[in-house]
Amino acid sequence: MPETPRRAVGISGNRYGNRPTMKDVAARAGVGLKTVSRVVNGEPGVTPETERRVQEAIDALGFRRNDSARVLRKGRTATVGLVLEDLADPFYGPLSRAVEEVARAHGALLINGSSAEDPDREQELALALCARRVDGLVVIPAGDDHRYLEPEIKAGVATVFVDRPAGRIDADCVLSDNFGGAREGVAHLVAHGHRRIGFIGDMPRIHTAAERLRGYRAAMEDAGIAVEDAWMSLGATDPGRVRRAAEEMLTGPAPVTAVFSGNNRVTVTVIRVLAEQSRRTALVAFDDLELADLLQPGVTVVAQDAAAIGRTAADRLFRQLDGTLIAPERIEVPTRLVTRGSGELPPAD
Amino acid sequence: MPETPRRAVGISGNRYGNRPTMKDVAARAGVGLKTVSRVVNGEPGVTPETERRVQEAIDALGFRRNDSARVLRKGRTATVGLVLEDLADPFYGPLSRAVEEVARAHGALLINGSSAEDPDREQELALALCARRVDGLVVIPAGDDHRYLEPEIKAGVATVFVDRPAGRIDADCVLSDNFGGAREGVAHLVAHGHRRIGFIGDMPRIHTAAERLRGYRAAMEDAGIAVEDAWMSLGATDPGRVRRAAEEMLTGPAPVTAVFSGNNRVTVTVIRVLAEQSRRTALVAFDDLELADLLQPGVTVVAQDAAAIGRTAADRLFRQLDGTLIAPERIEVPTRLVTRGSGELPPAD
DNA sequence: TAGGGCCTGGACAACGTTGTCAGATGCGGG
DNA sequence: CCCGCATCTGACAACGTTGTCCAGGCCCTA
Repeated sequence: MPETPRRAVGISGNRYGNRPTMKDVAARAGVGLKTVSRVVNGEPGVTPETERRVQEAIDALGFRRNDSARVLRKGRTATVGLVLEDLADPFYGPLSRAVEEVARAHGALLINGSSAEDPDREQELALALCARRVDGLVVIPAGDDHRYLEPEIKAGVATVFVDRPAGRIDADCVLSDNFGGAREGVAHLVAHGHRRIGFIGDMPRIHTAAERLRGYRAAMEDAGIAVEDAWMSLGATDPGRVRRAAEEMLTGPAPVTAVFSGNNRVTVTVIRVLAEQSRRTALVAFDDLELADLLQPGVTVVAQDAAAIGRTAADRLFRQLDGTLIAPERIEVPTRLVTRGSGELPPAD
Repeated sequence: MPETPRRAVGISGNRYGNRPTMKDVAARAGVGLKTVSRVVNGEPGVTPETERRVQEAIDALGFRRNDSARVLRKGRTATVGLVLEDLADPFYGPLSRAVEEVARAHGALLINGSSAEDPDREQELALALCARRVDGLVVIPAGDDHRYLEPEIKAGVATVFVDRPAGRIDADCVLSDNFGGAREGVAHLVAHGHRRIGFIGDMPRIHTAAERLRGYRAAMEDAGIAVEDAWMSLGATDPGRVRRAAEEMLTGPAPVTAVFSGNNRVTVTVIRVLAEQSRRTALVAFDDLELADLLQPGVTVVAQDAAAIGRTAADRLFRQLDGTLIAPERIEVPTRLVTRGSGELPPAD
């Protein structure tokens, strides 16, 4: 028997491309609407015989429950939103995947959105997600004012900020120990005899960049080294800018003998520049990179565990939804110094 | 005036944490429901004075439209789904981001889901997305039978398969030229004097792995080389398996003098193994890697453009939704051989 | 001043589902 | 033989929005 083409003559008016609804299933099975609902949701109170009839109708019609309607009725979407900077950045892939896994364990799906480091876009995205009534929101802030989320949080949207703290509101945060990590990394260079150490980082308005710079300054101060302005360069992470910054530091009468790179985007360019130099310059980088151990020399890094951060954040999100969590907290995830060679080079002069 | 706490005594019954609805806004502004709807959607036919009153009420109550209800009414969710293998894989991050950008240009959001290369999970995910009535679906297949999507496609869900073709249904596909790319890569090794060339790839049931193997065989045949079984190893991409495979090929009386790596996960392990060997073995790898140019020697790769693939797929998706597209097509995106040194090493014996 | 057209605003139904509640059915015991 | 109870089933309202349609008021013209 050829399947009946439901895509009728053009009348119908049923959107969703003429999809069958529970009503259609009910009619076909000769039962009430609610009975279909019960079967679909595996609720008790349906005779096997009835269930069989309903199931048959479902299969015959190719029915699939419309979760939009369900959501409207139930009030929970089983969806969480993740606003990050750029999914193409290798730091965020694993983070997103970790959030997804936790969500999956709670039966929820994940909507990803990239803010491209633009505060307006972050807000637009976060609010669009709220309009869809996501149950929770994980935000990697681009902006520094998140009061726009206050009504949403009050209305019950679980919210966790990651990688950078929330601005001007009190909320859960999961952060790396940026300050401590950078300090440790720079101290490592100092311990190997360096005094003129450069710092190349992201834009200073970004919290992580500022914290890592602070860590750099602290380590230098610990060592009793007066930092010169020419040793520090903060700005966009595009290769051109980073390249110029690195080249400037490496030339002149008193070039730096070591560089601390504040971010994985910066690192890849710095490595390229250093590879071109005749003099060997030491390097410690914030964030691990794939293959970093295979370069000559291996790149010493301050590693963050993106997956652990994502997992922690998502856990907290769902605990907020459970009601297990009361007060917002700031959680710091430790970093780990991984020595591979580039950080152990002695000063070249 | 302190804002009225709508989180009332526990009665109310309003889910969504007591959110105000258009009805509340209408009551407060002293207008009809539809007028609020008009204001919210920027529809014409509202006097500036009325609009002001409504806007005031919206702000005062912190109203935000419930898109779940909107979706139910309108039949379009402005959401697309992307089922991929693993967002943590550096190949998929850029791909996902590209899909997201195109979706964003069409006012849509993106739900990502990882199948972890498990066909059942792929199906579960894809169908869950359909239940949410995504407008379209981009699928990177894990399984090889996609008939389960037939009713959905018939019901109007735009669908594009990426990276691997759809199984047993006729649908749009966007693929890399896996066969041609691998053939070119292996031919490159042959051209540099190699005859005993190994192939290490992903599980053979995966289309890309099979195609790349086919490309390998073709190139070998072109060169009149009889391939020995010991030169080929297909299987999981976990480091242990790959390491054993590589080490086997590289030992014995007639070890391979060059390796073709069929996938980026495989490549990182192969590079590690080769780096440990005393003998220099040539390498060409399918898929580019960050920093591949900085290794010693630089890794010669057959590069795929993940972003272009994602963009192409998403474009087609929205053209399906426009109705611009009629017949399913299979689009092949060319690969590009990038020579960096590892592929140009001569045979070591 | 009456009539007609235009503009604004609002009542109402509908989208597809689930929760509530009451009705129907069957069975066993008094 | 009838009643009561347990089990199964279905009618109906509600979720929050948007599309349809009509009412009323205004202005302009004859």
